[in-house]
Amino acid sequence: MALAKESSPVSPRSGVDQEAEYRAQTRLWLRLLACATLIEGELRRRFREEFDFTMPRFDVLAQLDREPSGLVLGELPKRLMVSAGNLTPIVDRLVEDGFITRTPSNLDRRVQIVCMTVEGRKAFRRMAKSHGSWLAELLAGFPADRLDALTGELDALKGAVKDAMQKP
Amino acid sequence: MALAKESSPVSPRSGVDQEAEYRAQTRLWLRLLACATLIEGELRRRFREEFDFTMPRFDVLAQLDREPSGLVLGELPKRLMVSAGNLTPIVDRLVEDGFITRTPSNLDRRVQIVCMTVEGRKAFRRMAKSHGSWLAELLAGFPADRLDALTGELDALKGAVKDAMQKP
DNA sequence: ACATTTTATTTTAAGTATAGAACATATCCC
DNA sequence: GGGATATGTTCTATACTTAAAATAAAATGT
Repeated sequence: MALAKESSPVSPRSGVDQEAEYRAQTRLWLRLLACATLIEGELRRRFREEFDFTMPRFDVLAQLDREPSGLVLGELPKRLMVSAGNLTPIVDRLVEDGFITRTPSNLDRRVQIVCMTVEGRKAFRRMAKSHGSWLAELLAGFPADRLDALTGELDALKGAVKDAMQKP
Repeated sequence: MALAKESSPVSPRSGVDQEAEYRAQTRLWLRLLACATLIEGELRRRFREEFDFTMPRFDVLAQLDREPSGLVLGELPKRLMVSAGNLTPIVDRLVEDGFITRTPSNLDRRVQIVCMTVEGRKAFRRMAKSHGSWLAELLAGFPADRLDALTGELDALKGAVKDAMQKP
């Protein structure tokens, strides 16, 4: 029988392979995090410099841009994967700046409906265009014919992680 | 000549292909960000619940664990890709809690040297073990024989982005 | 030697993040 | 109807993040 660093009654893998898999998983996670941090930091910096705008605020506008009739406020935390309390000051500021409106629903006075204004939509389009070209600039060095394959692998990864999180 | 939404005197690609590449790049970025956010959020939640500890603090300990003789404070921001000012309160708290020490250098009184304590090292090992198993749990559903290939692609991506950021 | 510049670190201001408590309003069940 | 419960939103406390200004010490140039 092969050497095993740890007894592993459940898994059929040997301890050595298990350790190797651990390392491969850690490497993957560190690379993933490094890529995301690198790109996100650069995009944030440019948003700030060019438009004096932040990414969370842009993300809110991006969601509302797809919903001409507005969105129930409670829908935003779900779509953006952030906590609800977090959105209050962000929405506050977007209203203050005139990019969106927030009106209570007549049917359920707990509910708020947020909707982009004309100026908000105009500002969003301008920023979205820049966002796209910045991304293209940053990813230009990566072969175009491997983009979809990588996206597919990340999709598989995302699915696997979601499953793992939902099960227990 | 094919229909082109925008004139593109530099690129040999047609407007249509260019648009398709834009979309593929955006898809990739959104997937990458979703994966990183998903995993990071779960790891952070567990750190908090199990150890009442945060990831930035863990990251600092992880760097110091590799340096038995300590590290110049200024080296941390570079390795962790965060701003220097950000680290001051984090290091403060780690010192307060007895996980690390911070001592001014005798040769250059501007320089601070940070070093993990025995208790800090012990706490780090315990947390690192959990961190590894959490990651293994989250990534268990992703085929082990595709880990390295995905890591390699992300390496290529990271290199491409770094090049794009350094050039201009 | 002394003024200038560079380097290391901390402080400050604004914004973002979470968790959890608090509040208001609806809905359910009797 | 009226009390228990559920839901949508905001508030509070704590922590992290960046950029930019402030501080302090060292290195450099004349």
